[in-house]
Amino acid sequence: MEENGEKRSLDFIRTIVEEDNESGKFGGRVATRFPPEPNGYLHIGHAKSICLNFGIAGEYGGTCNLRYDDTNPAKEDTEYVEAIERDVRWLGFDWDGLYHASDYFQALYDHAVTLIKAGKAYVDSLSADEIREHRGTLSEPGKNSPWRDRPAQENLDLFRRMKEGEFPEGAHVLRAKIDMASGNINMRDPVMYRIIQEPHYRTGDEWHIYPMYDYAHCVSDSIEKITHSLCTLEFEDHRPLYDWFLDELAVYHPQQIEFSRLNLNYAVMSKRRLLELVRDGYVNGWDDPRMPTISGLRRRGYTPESIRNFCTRIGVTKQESVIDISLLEHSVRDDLNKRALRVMAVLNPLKVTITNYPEGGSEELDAVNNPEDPSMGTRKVPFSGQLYIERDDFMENPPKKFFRLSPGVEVRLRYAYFLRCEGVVKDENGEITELLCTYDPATRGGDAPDGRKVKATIHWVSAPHAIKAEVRLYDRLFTVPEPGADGEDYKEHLNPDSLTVLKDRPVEPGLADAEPGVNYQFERLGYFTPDARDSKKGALVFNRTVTLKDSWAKEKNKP
RNA sequence: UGGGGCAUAGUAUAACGGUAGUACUAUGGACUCUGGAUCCAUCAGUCUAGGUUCGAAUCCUAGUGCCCCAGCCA
Repeated sequence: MEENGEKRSLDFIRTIVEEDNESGKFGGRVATRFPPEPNGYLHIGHAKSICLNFGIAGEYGGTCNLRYDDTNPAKEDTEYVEAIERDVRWLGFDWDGLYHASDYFQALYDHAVTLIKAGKAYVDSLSADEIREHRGTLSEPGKNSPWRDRPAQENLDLFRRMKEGEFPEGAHVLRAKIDMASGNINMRDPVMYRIIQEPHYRTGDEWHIYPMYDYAHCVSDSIEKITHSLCTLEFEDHRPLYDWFLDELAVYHPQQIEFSRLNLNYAVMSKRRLLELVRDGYVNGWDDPRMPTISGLRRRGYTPESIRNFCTRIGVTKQESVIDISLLEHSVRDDLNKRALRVMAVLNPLKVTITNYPEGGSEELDAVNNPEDPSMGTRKVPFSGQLYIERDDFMENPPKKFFRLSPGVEVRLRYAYFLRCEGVVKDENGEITELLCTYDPATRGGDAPDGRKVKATIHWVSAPHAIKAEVRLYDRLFTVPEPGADGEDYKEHLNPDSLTVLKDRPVEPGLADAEPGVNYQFERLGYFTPDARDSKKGALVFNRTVTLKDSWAKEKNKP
């Protein structure tokens, strides 16, 4: 485990892979797969699995297949298939083989026949309720089905007729004959096939029986010559069954390894809940920017790199854990800081009139596109005597540590001039409607020739030049770290303020051509990106990806 | 009370019998034409009790706590 004299720290799965490569267990071969069921959109938890499976394949010169676990026609749909492929690609991965469990329906059927002939599987004609009753409980053994010793010929005949569609759903199932007294409930004669009279999105009405996960998955892995079959912890109990099928069939045998799934606080991650949020309109679709789905994060402005980096940071173990959402946010900020174009926009505008600026005059000033990356160049930003600044950047009676604009105080307008507030205009309610200020022409570009300093730099947009945009601010979808944790309905914890829509906000005119897929930093505010669905030329819509860290906000909230 | 698994700062994650380290968070400071970024510092941890050993997060024993499993879902 030493490379270039430096110790590498491998996660437990990579450690196993390296050991297997050394011992020659799989002939030095590494083959993984990412096996989603096309019954929903991929989320950040899937990203962990994707990064793990594709990552390991890449690191060890192996292969990684994308395989749909499409064994339940009642739940699956091509819409999901397309979304899954788009999301995996967008994350930056490409699969070696693209397969479906449904590609293997015939092979699976043939293998089932083999097990029946060997007396290792039988057709059970008990009802679902009766099977449950016979299964026993966690602490009591189950009872054998009266059909358990049906002759092989009869099993074969029944199984064939199940396939042909002769029976209604629930009439029969095919079960593995293992051990009804096993402490592991998965081994109490698990169902291998059930009758489903519904067309499959790929195989149509060719089949009337469909294999269960436990049977289909291990055989699919075997067919694809997977070496390391990585899955989440809840399948640990299923491993003996995974092994049993492959051993009984005497076929190629991958190794199943389980790791803990990703949990994020202030979010829900189960497909059931995500589907419910979408279906019942709590959010606007699977790609709503508040959703922890890959498509939602993409629309929100997250980059593939930031998600991959996040997945690296969280690691891979068998410990149940809840990752702090702030780590995800840190990952985007870290990435966007390096790549986002800096621009100026004002979300909560306050009008400023510069009383000593030439009437009706304007000029263009140079602004840096990204101080972290000089190669991104500079741009011209129009300036005039009529500006918008952020309302939060002015206080008439500032507290001690407030460094921004206030009466008599001088601040710098970013890339422009020093500005001093000389007067405050209010309406009949006492609300501030406008600031009357003066500027120092000698400070053009932002530096004073006499060397005097200001405590703050604020952003601005020239009012006559500004274009207007809609800005959508997102906050966490839930108000508590673990929604629904105390047995309450997680929907009780939905954050009513998770979306704030701001209309007609002034932004600098250079943004007129902003296209989705480009990340901007609105200086001093946060990272924003045009909404891929709703933003149009002339009707811009920006999504806030994440705020900038704001130490004044903290200071402000101190008691 | 059947079976399977997991316990290291607030949250994650390293250390594989030899100085408990890293990241995020929080706090304080330096710097700054973003109160951003960057840099520095601080707070803070081996589930418990025994044992083995010169030495234990690591090995042994006994406890404790938490998670998963009784779909014809995956």
